[in-house]
Amino acid sequence: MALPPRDLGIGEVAARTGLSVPTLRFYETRGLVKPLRTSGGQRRYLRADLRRLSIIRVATDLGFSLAEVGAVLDRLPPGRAATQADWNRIARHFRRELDRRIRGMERLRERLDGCIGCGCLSMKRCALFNRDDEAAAEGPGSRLWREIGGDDHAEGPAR
Amino acid sequence: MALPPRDLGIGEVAARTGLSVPTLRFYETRGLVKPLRTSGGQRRYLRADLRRLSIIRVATDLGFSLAEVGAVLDRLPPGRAATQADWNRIARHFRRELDRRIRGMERLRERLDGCIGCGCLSMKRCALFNRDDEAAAEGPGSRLWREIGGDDHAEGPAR
DNA sequence: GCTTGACCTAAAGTATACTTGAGGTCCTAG
DNA sequence: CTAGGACCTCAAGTATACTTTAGGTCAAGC
Repeated sequence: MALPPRDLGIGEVAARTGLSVPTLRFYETRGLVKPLRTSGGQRRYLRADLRRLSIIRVATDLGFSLAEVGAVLDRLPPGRAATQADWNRIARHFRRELDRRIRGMERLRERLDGCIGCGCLSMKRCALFNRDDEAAAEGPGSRLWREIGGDDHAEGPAR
Repeated sequence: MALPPRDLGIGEVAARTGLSVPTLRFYETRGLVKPLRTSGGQRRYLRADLRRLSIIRVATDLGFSLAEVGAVLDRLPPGRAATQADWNRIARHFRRELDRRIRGMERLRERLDGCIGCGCLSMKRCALFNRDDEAAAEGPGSRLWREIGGDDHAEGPAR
């Protein structure tokens, strides 16, 4: 049996990562992967790119934006190959972020609980109605994450 | 002191809900609110619309799409005015959905835990790498929710 | 009755994250 | 050496959720 090839074509990578071929090309335009090229201009992905792409897939599935994922991956050591410890650090990063977001959702859920059967949903008292104290901050990412992930930012100018 | 007015202009509604004026108009194009009009064509919102809009704001902040929120609000009784029980039913609906989503995120977090310090992130064994068994389903909503909210759908054709 | 701020519509722009299409090139097997 | 599938680029399209712009109208106060 032959040794696994050193690098892979884009179709092979798509099959292995579950990402579509156009998506892989799109990720390259975003600077998330930088495959080599053959003399004819075709992409050749290293095996380490599979790891990178799997991280991207999982993290985006978790709700992280490509910009966020890219920023984390950019902190991988540029000179040497990434080690197990490097990948684990990245996994832990997303794990911590996920914790924050789950906590944020739980906080909002509690507020929602306070509005069930409490006779509220009246403009004056309801925690959901009067939430200017806990409003969205500006910045990248989905409104959901800006809202529940943050640590109680100040109110932004426009919404 | 005067009684509160029966209906409100769009600027007043914007100020009270924290939504921008263009957003309120946009929501109307989406059928989420149906304000009355003056003879001159200006919008007049009923006080019940404030409740409706606050629900919309909270639910979208929680990560629900406008389509989802609209579908829930459309189930309010059409003939009579909505009661406290109606609003509570809606709050409970979102509460249940939120529960599902938190559980989904926790599931993925556990998988992530399994990949920290376990020597994996190797292509063959890692639960994050080989997740075809638990892949995204088609349908509306963000990829996050399709991914973590669902109850283990089958793999869709393309991603 | 006139000013002026609040309001109106319609269309275009923004951002994220892709997909789809058109038209052409690469490269490997027969 | 040639067929054909895999690959290439670039541009445009899709979907969500809005914001911004342009050009005009309404209505309340003086």
